[in-house]
Amino acid sequence: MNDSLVRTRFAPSPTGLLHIGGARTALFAWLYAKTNSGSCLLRIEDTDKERSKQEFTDEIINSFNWMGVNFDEDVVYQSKNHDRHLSVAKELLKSGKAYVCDCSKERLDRLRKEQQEQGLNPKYDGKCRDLSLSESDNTVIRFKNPENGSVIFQDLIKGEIEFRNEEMDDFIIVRSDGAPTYNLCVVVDDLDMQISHVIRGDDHINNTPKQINVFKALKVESPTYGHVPMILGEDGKRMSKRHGAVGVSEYRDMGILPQAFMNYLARLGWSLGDQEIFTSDELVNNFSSGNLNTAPASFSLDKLTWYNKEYLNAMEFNDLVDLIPSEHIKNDQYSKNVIELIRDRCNSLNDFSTESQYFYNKPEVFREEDKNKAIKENTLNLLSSLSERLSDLAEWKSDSIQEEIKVFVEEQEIGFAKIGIPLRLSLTGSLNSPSIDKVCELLGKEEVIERIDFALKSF
RNA sequence: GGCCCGUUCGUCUAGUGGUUAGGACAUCUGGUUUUCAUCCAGGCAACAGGAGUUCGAUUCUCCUACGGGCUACCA
Repeated sequence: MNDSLVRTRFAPSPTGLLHIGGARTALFAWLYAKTNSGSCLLRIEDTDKERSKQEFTDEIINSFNWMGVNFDEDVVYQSKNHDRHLSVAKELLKSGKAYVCDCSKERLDRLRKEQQEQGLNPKYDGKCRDLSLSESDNTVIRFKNPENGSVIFQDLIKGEIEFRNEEMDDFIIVRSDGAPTYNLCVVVDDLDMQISHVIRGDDHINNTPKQINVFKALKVESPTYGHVPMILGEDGKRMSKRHGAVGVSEYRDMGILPQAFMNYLARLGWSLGDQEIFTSDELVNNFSSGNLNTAPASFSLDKLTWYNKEYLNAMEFNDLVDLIPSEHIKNDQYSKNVIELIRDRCNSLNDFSTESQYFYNKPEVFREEDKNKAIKENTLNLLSSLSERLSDLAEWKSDSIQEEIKVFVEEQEIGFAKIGIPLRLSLTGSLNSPSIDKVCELLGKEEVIERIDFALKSF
């Protein structure tokens, strides 16, 4: 293979959201290309007209844009190569590497059933292999797979893999309706796109020898293959809807940062010593010197969340402000102060709106259990005295507020918690919040007094 | 059933023919914080099993078990 020109591709079917497993495979294909100064192309395998939808193609492309995986050159639509696929099939037919078969589906089903019952590998028995039938309405074209020997290839990830030709089928390359099939289309497209390295999920391992044989029949060199293990759900089972979000766009919508997402996905199966945090550039620069695991990996939302928090913490304040969805958070100073205050309490972009809501909406109802925790015998009197003290406070700054509360607590000979808890509940409607003095400062004196008054009535 | 791939803490992984088998997430315990979160310190926790090769195997080989994939006129 010409190592100086690395060209990889990712080839999804547009039949659903970009799956997290596919995104990871694509990321590896992309990183492999980039680390070798090569290109990575996107090919949409839309030949299944029934299931393929334009909206899914758009969604896939959007997801990659969001992730920061940028494909080179134009997107290739497999359906547009239909004629080319067919002409290669004819070529194969002409050169005797393929043949016309008129076996009925019924016969094939029966055959398969018998073979399975006998513990054999189900495969076409070659009835029409040497019949030289001519094409008609109900015929298909089958590839004439070699009968002896084996296909041996060096997998980039798994090492040497061998398949005996006798295990392989004379698989169909053109259906009776004239549509070329997957294993032919892939070969033709990879060839035409000059793909040097096919990096794909390891569910394709057993398609590989078939495809290599087609390359051989076409008398061209086959690409190098690398099979990435699949990604499993948290329970170690195959990823599915049951496991929560499987679509990349769902993670975006959850408030995950693309950098965190990419970093997490890369580290899921790939590693470089003990390093956990990698920028996109670091990934590109170090991918080849790292190590790709041969075993499937389980997805962990906990760890993704941890990455997200790391990136959130490291982010420049102004960049962060720009990213926060603006339900009620505006780009004004008050909101900036709010963001600053709640920043380290947030694991995702979306947390900012839930964590900040009491800065924008007065508490209206208090939960019984919270009231039970916060309100003791003398609480109401204490709260109301504190309210008076605060309203007389000259300087409305967190330091002076805290000082005032401390003095108050000492005078009353009570613990801080005795007044701190009900105060927090009054102001935020919750038992948890940032430092109460900081919350007071931000809310403003008038608002604080008002909220305490309201709480006094509701408690 | 057949073929193929895989197996280091709960999870992601590092690692070596001789290591106290390392790190990260999660978890637990302390400290900080009036609360929660953050932060800091510390703890628990793994080489699937069995043979063989070897002075010595987690590391090399084989077998078994378990898990996964594929087995279409889907891609």
